Amino acid sequence: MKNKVKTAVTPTRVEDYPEWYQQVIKASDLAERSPVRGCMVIKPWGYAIWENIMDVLNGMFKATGVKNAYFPLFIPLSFLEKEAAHVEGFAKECAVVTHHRLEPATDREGLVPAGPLTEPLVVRPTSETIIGESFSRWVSSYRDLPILINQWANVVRWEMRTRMFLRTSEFLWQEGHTAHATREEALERTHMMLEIYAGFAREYLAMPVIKGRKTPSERFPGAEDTLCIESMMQDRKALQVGTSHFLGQNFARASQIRFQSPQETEEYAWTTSWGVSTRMIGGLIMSHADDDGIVLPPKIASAQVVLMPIFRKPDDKSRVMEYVKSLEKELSSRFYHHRRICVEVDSRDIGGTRNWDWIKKGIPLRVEIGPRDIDENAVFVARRDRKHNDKTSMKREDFVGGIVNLLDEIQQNLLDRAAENLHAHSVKIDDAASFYDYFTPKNSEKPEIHGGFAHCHWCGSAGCEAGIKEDLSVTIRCAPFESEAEEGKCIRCGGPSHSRVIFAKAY
RNA sequence: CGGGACGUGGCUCAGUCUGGUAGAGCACAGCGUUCGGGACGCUGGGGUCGCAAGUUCAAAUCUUGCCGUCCCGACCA
Repeated sequence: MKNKVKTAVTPTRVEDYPEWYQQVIKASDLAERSPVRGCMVIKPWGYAIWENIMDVLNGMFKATGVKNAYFPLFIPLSFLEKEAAHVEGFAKECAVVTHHRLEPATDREGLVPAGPLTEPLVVRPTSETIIGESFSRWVSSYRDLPILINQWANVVRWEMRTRMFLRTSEFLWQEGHTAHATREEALERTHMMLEIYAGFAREYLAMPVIKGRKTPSERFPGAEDTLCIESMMQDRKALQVGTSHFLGQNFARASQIRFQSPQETEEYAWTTSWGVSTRMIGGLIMSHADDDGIVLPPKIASAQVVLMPIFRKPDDKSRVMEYVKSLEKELSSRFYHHRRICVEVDSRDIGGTRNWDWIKKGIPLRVEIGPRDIDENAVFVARRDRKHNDKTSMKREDFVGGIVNLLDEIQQNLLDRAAENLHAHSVKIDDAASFYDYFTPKNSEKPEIHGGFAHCHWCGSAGCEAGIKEDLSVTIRCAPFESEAEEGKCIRCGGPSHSRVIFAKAY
């Protein structure tokens, strides 16, 4: 251990990936655990990322005609019961409100629930049913369609096992709900939103994703078809980053969303729903963070640059601060991909700790400014995608003028690295022995990072899918759209297959 | 809900076996010296030892119950 490089986060990814993940969140000040089981407090540095995600996606959604609205947190139990598959999928994880009042307890100190509700209310695990009820009243003619609605909300799913950002009992998300006159139009919308998610993940989160279709067993409860984008984390596990569902007429029937067609017949509408959640932030961490903390892609970063004034003598302070203030103003007035550059100024005199704080927080650019720089009208710049001591002096005007390019370069670099990870650990496997070998860690006690995305043939039977899951905890992430037709034999049973699907361990 | 580990200042932990009334390092605050750097010295603040019962003259330490956290499974964005 004597030559071991000191890292800001311990353990490192290689040493203990799950623990590393927790420590990165702590070190980067994104979030903390809450007193409520399975819930989290998203701190300002983490919430700013979510705000940026909301900002960009809102623009993308609205450009396709989607409007935002808000529906109730509470859903009458009877609504949830309307769609059979939906109930079955969500019943186990619903939080239920049964009372509307608290009273002093008679047998002890404290309060007890009183005033039972005539009908229990479910805290929304998703909003198809209650939005469907509204849609049913909003639609009577084909002229009322399509309805294109999105809401930003919190939802609750009572999970057995939680992980910060990746799976919490309460999480923040966006859920889009649309209703259409035709199957084709609803299908088109389902694909359109998946494309938006894929583009967003790639261009903003610097996460390369694979677009594909879920198998029936992984489908959204009540959906006719579920499309998804899957990304590979640094431990080679898959993370579902977003989903888009074609709901057919299932929910329209359940919620009575009917309309009169041009031919004067009564029809059920065709609906879709699609969402991404704060889970994306977990994906961001596991895609880009290193052993010194998180690494934020500039386009979605809480802030793009921190200015750190350095003064050795007291009389340096005023001229350094003046220079820093003017630089802050100059940078803040510039735009980076339609948003103002967000600048932090950290003038705490706490030595190297200050620098490492910002490394751990993953800010793309760290700029040191001292008397020497001012004399040369320069700045001293470090990039988060390079080593911590790799710093270069730049002329102030070059830095200010070139900051957009510099940020773009970092953004691109992160995407390239993530893409490299994806490609390096994607393989085609055609025999069962290799498949089992690929997904079996050498150290079963404490599994090392292993596996990846295995592109294999699958006969389409749920039995083969379940068998593999049983044996290896490996699931079919999706049938990728880009997977071309190819004859082959199922990796498990040898039965005929016409294209490959992706097997992987998943979050 | 099963299997394992663990709950002691903000963090990491020692102390628990062999009960005697709470410690270290880091972090925090003040002062000074440093400093393009994860610095150093001095001084100081902060803990009913997860909760509750029990045993005892005495419990962080022993007993029982409960709660919570993390890891591994089953369930899921």
